[in-house]
Amino acid sequence: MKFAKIPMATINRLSIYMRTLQEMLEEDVEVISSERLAKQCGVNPAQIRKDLAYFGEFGVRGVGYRVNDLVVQIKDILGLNRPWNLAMIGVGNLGSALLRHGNFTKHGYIFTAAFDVDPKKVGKRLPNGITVNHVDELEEKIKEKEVLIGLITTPAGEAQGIANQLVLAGINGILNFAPVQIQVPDCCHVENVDFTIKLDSIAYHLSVGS
Amino acid sequence: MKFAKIPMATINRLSIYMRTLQEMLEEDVEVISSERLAKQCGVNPAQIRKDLAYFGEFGVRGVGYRVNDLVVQIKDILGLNRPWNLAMIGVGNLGSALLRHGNFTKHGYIFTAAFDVDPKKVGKRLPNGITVNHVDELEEKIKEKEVLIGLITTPAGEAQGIANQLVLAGINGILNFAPVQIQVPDCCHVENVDFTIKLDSIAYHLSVGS
DNA sequence: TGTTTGATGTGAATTATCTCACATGTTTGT
DNA sequence: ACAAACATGTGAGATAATTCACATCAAACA
Repeated sequence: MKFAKIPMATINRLSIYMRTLQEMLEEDVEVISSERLAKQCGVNPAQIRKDLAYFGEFGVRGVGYRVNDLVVQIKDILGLNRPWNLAMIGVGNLGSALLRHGNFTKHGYIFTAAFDVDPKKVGKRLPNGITVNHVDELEEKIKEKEVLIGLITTPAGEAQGIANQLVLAGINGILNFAPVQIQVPDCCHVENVDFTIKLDSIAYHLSVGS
Repeated sequence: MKFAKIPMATINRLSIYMRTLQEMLEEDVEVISSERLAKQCGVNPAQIRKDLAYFGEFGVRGVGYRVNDLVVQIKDILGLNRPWNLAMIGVGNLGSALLRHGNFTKHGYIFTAAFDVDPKKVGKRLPNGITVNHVDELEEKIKEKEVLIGLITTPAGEAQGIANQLVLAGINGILNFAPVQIQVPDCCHVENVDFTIKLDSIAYHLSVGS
């Protein structure tokens, strides 16, 4: 292990390794080689070893990696050894589907607040027990509920304004589902999810025929 | 322009450029420089010019790019100058939210089929006019409705099986929302959407404090 | 205890991607 | 018609990421 700048791609792959390893745990696999994990994840074995080498030595030479240990180590690396409170801003089709989506909870992400501007939605109690607040209460509730990451599922036009409010409320992680590029100060980390961009990529590949 | 292998990253950026340009069109911007577009998209100006240079010369020196023309050109490059029929497999929370999500239609992607195994859902008519079919009819309906890309929103356990069926039905583009790595032959192009991986990335950045 | 087998960890080579810097071509203004 | 201003297109250089190849260590077994 050495001290170096970690490639962004490495971080994303660590998540993928972790998920694959967790599946394997459920199938009672105790030890795994980089070769087998690589095949499962669709990457090069050396890639996995390099990725892990940024953070330490987690394997046993001649043997492989203990699956359970490696999951714990990766969680440590990513900061997932504790819960992360989320807020959903925008309780429309997508927002409410995500609020009900079990996959977040499974990985330690907990919705503790939800916001909308629609009077018909404000005050409604959601299946997970939280109540929809008006966006006017954003800052107050975000601090009260100790939210650390905001998910934006508003229409495109509202997204930037919401992002500004989130930053003012002290949030510095945003997952943006709105189809616009939002601008934030450096202290805030934004990740975008745009399904149609992925579709464009598929369309391209089908068009050029590879 | 020269003949070269196109970086995957370039293709993804082209989508982003296109969306930004489309926004600008709505604000009646007619001509734009790589510098301004770059700032809006959060990339380097030279990057944009290089990306476009893979495919031709679309700008006017000393002037910039005609917004409308460039949108058309990028659509041509990506193969978006025609509609793409989609099928949704899995009409749960996420699936039905996406089926109602206007953003697909806006970019020329049209759902022409939807599938589920739940008898309560099969036969139901969706807001966009299509009827939910049973997964048993997958191959037949996919051919009938001329579907080219499949979206998987089933539970993780079912995803691989569905992917296999899609490939058998002649599909070679899949957008996978299930949180598993699915394996397909080379003829098929898979893109994965996993929100929790993006969250992991945010969590990492907040943890290490950058 | 020595040897063989197996899989990690990592420096070096390779490949891919991004950025710079400037020549090139357009337009505007005098 | 000429010069100044401007922004593209691109070769060359810099940077980053991936893969190779092998030294290194652990376990199994004779």
